[in-house]
Amino acid sequence: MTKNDWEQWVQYIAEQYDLDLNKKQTAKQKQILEAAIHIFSEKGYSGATTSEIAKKAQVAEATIFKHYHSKKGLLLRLVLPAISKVVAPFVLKPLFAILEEEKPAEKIVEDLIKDRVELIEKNQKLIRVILVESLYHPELKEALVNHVLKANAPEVAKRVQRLKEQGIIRADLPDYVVISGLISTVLAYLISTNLFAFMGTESDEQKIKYFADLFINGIVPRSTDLRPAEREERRES
Amino acid sequence: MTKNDWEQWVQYIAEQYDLDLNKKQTAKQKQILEAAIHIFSEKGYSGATTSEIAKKAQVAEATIFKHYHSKKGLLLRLVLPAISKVVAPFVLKPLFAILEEEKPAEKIVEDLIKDRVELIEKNQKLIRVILVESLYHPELKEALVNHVLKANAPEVAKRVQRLKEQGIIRADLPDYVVISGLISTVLAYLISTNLFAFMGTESDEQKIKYFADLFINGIVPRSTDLRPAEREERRES
Amino acid sequence: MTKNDWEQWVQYIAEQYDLDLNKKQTAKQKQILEAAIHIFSEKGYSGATTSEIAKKAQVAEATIFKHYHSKKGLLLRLVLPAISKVVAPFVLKPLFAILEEEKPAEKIVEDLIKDRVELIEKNQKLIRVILVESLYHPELKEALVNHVLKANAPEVAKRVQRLKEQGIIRADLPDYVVISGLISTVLAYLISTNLFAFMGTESDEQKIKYFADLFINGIVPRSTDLRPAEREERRES
Amino acid sequence: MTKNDWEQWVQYIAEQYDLDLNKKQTAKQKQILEAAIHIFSEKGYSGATTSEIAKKAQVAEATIFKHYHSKKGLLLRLVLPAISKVVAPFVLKPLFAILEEEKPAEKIVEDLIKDRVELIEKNQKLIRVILVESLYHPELKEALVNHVLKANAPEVAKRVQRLKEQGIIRADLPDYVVISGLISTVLAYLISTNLFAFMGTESDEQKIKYFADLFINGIVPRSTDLRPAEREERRES
DNA sequence: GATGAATGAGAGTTCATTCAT
DNA sequence: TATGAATGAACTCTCATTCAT
Repeated sequence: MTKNDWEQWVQYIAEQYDLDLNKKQTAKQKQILEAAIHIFSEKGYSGATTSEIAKKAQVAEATIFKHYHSKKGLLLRLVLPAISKVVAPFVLKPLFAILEEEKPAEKIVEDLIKDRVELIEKNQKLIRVILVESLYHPELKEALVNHVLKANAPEVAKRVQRLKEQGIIRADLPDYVVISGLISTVLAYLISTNLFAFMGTESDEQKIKYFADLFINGIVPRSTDLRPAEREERRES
Repeated sequence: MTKNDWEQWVQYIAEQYDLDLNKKQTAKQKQILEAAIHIFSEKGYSGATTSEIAKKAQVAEATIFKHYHSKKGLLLRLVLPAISKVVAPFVLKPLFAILEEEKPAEKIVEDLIKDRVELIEKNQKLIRVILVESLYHPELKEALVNHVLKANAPEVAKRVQRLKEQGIIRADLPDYVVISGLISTVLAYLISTNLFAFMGTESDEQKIKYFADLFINGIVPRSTDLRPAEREERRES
Repeated sequence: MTKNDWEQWVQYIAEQYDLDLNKKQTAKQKQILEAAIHIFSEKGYSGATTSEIAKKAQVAEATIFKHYHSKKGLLLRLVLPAISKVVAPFVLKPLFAILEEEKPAEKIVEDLIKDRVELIEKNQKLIRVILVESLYHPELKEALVNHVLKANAPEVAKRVQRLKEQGIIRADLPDYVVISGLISTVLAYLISTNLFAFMGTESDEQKIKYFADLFINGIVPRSTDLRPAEREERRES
Repeated sequence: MTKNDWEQWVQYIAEQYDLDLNKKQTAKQKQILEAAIHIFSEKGYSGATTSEIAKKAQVAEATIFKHYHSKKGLLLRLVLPAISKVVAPFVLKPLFAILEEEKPAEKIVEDLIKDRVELIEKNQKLIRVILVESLYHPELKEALVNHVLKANAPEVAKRVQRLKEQGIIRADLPDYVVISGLISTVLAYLISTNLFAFMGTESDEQKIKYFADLFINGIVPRSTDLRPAEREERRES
């Protein structure tokens, strides 16, 4: 089973770094982890120093090493559970839930974007660390690609299939195009709020609606007789 | 003027790091720059060491410092001209050219994606370095946001306006949504080829067509009486 | 008196390290001492770590410090009683006993070697620790030279005198030559079994006889009329 | 061939520690090596610190690591050439030379002891380091036992054979007993001068004579008609 | 009596940088 | 111009030791 695969793999990596991912974290350890997220996301793993993390966490440097054995151990102790707990179940379950619901395409996509954006914004620092560091640490890249993406893609593809069959989305695009398109729509929103903040002044709510609309209806004008409401009717008939 | 703004700013930064961005690079210097791109992109700026770069470039470590004065100087000597020369003219000019041409939306978007993808693939390492390091070096982030994006956005927006007026693209979406959407369509393609490589087996050419199609027409089914060909007619009328 | 000297000195050192050398050792403490002997002998005092000793002894690191107060305290708690109990009485008494007995030189020397070799082999690790660490810890060196050697030398010298007077050993060699020669004969045996193991295949018993013979009769051939048996007669006449 | 064996082995170890044993040492490097010998012999390898060595050598700590890469590299850079150059040729050649000469046993043994003692005293610190550290570093132990002892033992044994055939030494003792005995005679001298210094007041010259005499003639009295001079005659007849 | 958690001090090692040649 | 040698500062990590429980 997929889940066991992932768990075994995490276990294996954790053992290599002598980490116990299940052990309850004491108050001080939580301070360390928080400080580490903060500083890793600000300076990158290599740019961060354990002494800085220790200072921010208000513990002695040695305490970090007592608990996590090495700087890399600390990184993994941050990132692996985040991938496990955040990316895997917490991430995918709501996604599936949303895809399951019976509602118009617009609403589905809007909900998806909103949901993902919230998730990203709540875990911004961690996600930045995971994405950037997976460029430099092959184990992390493997974790993401093989154990998260590959493992969950079939399940997602299944939902996409259903939507296609229901006529909610186009059947002539391959699954991966749909999925990549959805992901990139989330990215589009993030790009617009981060890089083009100087251009748009609408509420975030409204922005999300725009990007959902773009993803749903495309960039070219539609004939007026096919506004969303009508499609809705069509689908139901 | 925009361009002068940028150039002055680059000049200012270059001076701070005692760099002459115009001086012709000798063979050895080119070896150093190439080695640096390679290693910076593989390990990140902080994770790279000058000694490793020197070894790869087959020069003495001191040689690097003779030419670029500091590690950061080396980074900037790589990154600033890249932004100047690659991002600014080479990047934007073909983009403008494509947007200028009189051809159907599909073709325009396809050409845009193809053009950008080529650009990205040819300069992969450099782009990775620029993007990642701009997270950690405020000057770089400023360079990108203020001096590249902000400076060029109006020009791009102007073309978008024209396309809207011509009825080629929808007029009801704000410019920044269109632009972000376009960028993210390029990203969608890159995501699909890099992360979901295991799913799609089509040719790259075909993949690009799919993403262009998605961007153009959206994810929901269109009524059959509005297939691209027809829209084409409509627009012409 | 000699013995008191030594005891006072040990007492003084023990106090400095806050050790009670007489207190009965609990099971855990014995585990610690055994683990310490093992690891000190394998890695040397400086190379050993308290955490390693604790792990091998299956106690918490803090427990070691509860009992012995410091790493050096642990070393001394091992080494001082060993010198006291092993080196001093247990070592010298049988030696004196052997020297006291009325038997031919061969037998005396053989018995001496056998006795010492057994002692060394049984206490190998401890002896290694004592010898090596006395190179680096002046108190230990002092203990050995002043309180063991100097203190017991006169007594040994007295026995040597007697043997000389009895004509059992040559009278023309100074006492210290005889004593050093005897010690080095034991060493010769140890060297041969440890370093030249690949050369000799005889039984240990036989090897000891050879070294005793060498020590007794020397390396050059004796005239046949003076084989051991005859000397025996001579001496008795 | 023996010699190549050793050289290959040294080469292999040196490579593992990234050492170039042939490179000429600069003045600073010689200072470092000398300081290292001194401090390693005083405190043992583990007890010595690189910072202390650097201070004594009057160089920056980093300089040590530039040249020897690690503390262990420094140890090996000291010890391997010492074994190669000192132990192997310089040690064995004079030994062979002495064994080759045509002179009475007494003179041979005296010369051997004198020669070895000089060698040991001149290289005291280095020898102490080699012997003690070979207890803790398996590579060093292997170097000594397999590559020095085993490799040279046959050659030494050959000379011993010759001496036996010439009637200079007893034929009834195995070679390894003779060799171990000879080594331990040197040790006997060293023990007497180091540990029993308080007993003997003779000149070193005289002490050596005593130990040579003990080794040659043994500890029991000889019949007067077999004093050395006579044996000499005997042998010649 | 025993221990888990914590730590100050310092160890070995790396790194960007300088300088004489 | 190019470099080998050298280094101060900082970094990761270890160690003996303490203390609250």
